[in-house]
Amino acid sequence: MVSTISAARERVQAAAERLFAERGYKAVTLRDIAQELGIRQASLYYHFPGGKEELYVTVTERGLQAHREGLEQAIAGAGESLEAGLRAVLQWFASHPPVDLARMLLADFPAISEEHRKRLTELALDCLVRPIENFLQGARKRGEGGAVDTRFAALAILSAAEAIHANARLTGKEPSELVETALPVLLKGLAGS
Amino acid sequence: MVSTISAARERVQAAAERLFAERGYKAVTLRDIAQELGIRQASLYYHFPGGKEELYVTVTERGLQAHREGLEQAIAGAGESLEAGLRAVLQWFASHPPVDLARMLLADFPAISEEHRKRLTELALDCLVRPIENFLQGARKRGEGGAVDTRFAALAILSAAEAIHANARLTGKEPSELVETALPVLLKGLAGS
DNA sequence: ACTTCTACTGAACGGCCAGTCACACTATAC
DNA sequence: GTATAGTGTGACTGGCCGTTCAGTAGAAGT
Repeated sequence: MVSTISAARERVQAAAERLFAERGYKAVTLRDIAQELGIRQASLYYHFPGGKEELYVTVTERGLQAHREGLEQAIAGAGESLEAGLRAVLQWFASHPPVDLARMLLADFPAISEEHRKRLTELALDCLVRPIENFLQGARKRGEGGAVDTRFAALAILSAAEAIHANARLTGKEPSELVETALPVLLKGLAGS
Repeated sequence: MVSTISAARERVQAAAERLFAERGYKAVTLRDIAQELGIRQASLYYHFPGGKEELYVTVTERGLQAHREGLEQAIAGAGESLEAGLRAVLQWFASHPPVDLARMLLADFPAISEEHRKRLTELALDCLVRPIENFLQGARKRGEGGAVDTRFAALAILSAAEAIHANARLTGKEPSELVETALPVLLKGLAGS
């Protein structure tokens, strides 16, 4: 089976994706997911015979790949400048639920089987870090951006995206507003221009 | 009782602090903590009659306050410049286990009682964000630093510290080395000088 | 000598969890 | 009208969880 396009299965995935992203693997029970959908927990096994882990792996994979595609399109559609690309990346993350990469790597992935863990770990780097790193390297080739470590810079941008969400929760502002607050800090640094 | 200075209790706290910080509240069981100490799980209730939650709240509180003191001393001992203070802050975080603030706020705290949750939430901001914010405001008054939003900048620095740990895990380098990689990015931004 | 305190144990409790399975209810297809 | 496939249910199991509690062994106090 390549991919069943059942509407019911799709609904299960959507609910699971939201809950897992919010609370993490261990803190979400199958009963939580079922309740959200108005069905019994046993029914989830019809759509995902592999149980909780299969469900988690499926939606996490899908979510990560959606981030890769979204990031690549956002960057591609943003024009040439470092600032425009960076704004597009931050706007992408600001308009989606926060991705807690540290929690994934430290808490969620260790709770699943090793083969799944390894695949998801690689995928996470591939989908979240690499698109940003590629963008930064491209910008440097075009003469923009200093001689910073692009790997660290990519992780810093990811972290800044999480800082935007944290700040939004603390202040009640919209994440997308805060992108314009974050941009000058990332571009020109704390020392200002 | 103000504070029992039992060595055994201290050992329990140390083990619990390490495990909770690594994996989060839900993912750590009392049996994990007891095993680490070579004792039975029931024995933990001798030192912490309040059970898992009391243990978690106690060590989290202690850990947060240690961060506040460490940060304030690091900043105070670093000299006047923005760069020196920032280096001290990053070095402090680099030489301690990573603090996953997002996981705390989103996954750990919602699992404990509301009164504890509220107190720990305030404490987390007070111990992690505020010292950095105060430092940035002081630097600005002395004429250093641009007109950036200090609340966001403080969260960005915290996030950068987590990015340092993430990078260390990915590359195998020591976190304290990576501080010098992170500093120019934070000070001068991605655009370079 | 006895009591008291500290540190810990073993066994059990109820509760929630993931997972299993036989069964029921639709619809549409033949 | 009957077969068939998609979707969901109720009742259950075994296991791990946090928690409780009576009990113990040794050290310290009196």
